[in-house]
Amino acid sequence: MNEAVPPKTPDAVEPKTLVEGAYQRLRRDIIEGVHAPGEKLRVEHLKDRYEVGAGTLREALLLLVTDALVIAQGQRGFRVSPISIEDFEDITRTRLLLETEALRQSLQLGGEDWEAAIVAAFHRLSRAEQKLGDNDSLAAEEWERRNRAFHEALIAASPSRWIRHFQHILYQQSERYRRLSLFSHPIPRDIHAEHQALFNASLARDTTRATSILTEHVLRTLDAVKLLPEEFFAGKRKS
Amino acid sequence: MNEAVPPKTPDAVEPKTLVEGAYQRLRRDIIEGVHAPGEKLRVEHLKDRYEVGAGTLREALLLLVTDALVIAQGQRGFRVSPISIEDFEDITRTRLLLETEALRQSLQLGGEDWEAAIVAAFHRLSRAEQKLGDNDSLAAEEWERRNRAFHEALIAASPSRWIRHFQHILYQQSERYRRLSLFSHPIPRDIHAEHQALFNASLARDTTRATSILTEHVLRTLDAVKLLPEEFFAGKRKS
DNA sequence: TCTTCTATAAATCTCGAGAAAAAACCTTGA
DNA sequence: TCAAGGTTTTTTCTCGAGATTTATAGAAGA
Repeated sequence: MNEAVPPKTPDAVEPKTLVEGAYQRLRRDIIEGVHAPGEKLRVEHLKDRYEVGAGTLREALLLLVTDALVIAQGQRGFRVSPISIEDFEDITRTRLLLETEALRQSLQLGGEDWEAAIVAAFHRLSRAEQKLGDNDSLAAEEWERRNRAFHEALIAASPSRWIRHFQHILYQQSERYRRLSLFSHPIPRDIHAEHQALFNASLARDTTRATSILTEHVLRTLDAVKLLPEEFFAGKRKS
Repeated sequence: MNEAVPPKTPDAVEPKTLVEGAYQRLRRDIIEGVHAPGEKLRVEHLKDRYEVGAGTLREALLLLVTDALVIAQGQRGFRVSPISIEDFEDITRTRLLLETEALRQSLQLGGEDWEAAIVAAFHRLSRAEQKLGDNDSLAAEEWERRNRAFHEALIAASPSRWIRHFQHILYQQSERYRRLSLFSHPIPRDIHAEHQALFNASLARDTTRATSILTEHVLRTLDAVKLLPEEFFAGKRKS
């Protein structure tokens, strides 16, 4: 009935083509830091690692430009987007600007299906949080996935495809930084309690409280990353 | 000093490569409606028109996915993004959310260079507005360029690269619709007066007034497009 | 020692052809 | 007339090799 203009960003979608497959694996590797921020991405090297032809890999890299995870410079190849504290601050504040607005709309417009969806997403997230803490990277990965699902479910009832599209990109960006913040836990947090409060306020349709909890929640991660030593952001230029 | 993470979107940049050249020409053709919304973009056809190889054209199309002017469906090729009134409403409101925030920041942080830049941009825009009206498509094109330059100059002092990046995408999207609104002039506007007021309020650092004028200004175009007959948005599915 | 120029090496960009998939077409049967 | 199945045509996807450009290393000169 209503065709989407913003391109949908496939997540756990089965890749229909070699380009998409390489794109998904490359994206995961960049977010997980296998390819460090600022690192040069040489097609001739990577085509072996991802087992595709040179042209195919170039197309996958071009797709990553859409997510702003890779930057392309004409005649000078591709690079992993660099990271910095300033950038994360920008990402966080822009994301809040969009996500709080989307949340407001969701709380106002969300119907029964939306409610059921966030109840389910919150439940799944809670379960993942219980299994966390044993330094289990597999559990952490599952938590990351469900955390994203929870946040996206909260704003799913917003009618703005564009806000959701940009929010998706920014959330993806912030994943790279969140991974860093796991290296040290300078700020003790009860993340489950934060999510619980956000969940309660949302179901109660308390817009003011929900948005302020969300803001606190997201800014807390920003603070944690700010405390990291600057060496984490020393983007390598070569190789 | 501060590496950018959001990819810069080249404008009148000299293309360093065949891909970039085809990308720029394709983008212009889509915005100008040479390729209609929803239209299928067949590589074999287009490679002749733009005088590049098939692989090269595919890469150019992939770059347009970043601008959300083209959507790619695995194993089913490329399409011009469809348009609709709902989409333009979404674009406009999301753009206002970002652009008013950026304007607030600019008015607070902009220095002498920023002031000089908007004075210059406003002057150039005013000149272009004088030459307008004779149904001169060349003058209209120049006006479009300077209008964009003026709006971007206003928010140039915002420190948020991400807001500016998203604003750039949304502005580009809205160009397709603004072109439609030229077909009929249902609402009489004194666009120069609107720009003049926006310019004055900005120089006076009157945040409240500037943002409200900007909002009115942008919404007025939305209203104009809303009055167009629905046939304009009948996105063709074939060819 | 440092700069500048040159030669070598490496990487990117570009193209066309073959393989795979999707769409269009036609035939057959009810 | 319509639907289903199968065949042909079209289009997309994929790859590797050649042409350009950039980066690197070495030599010459001050």
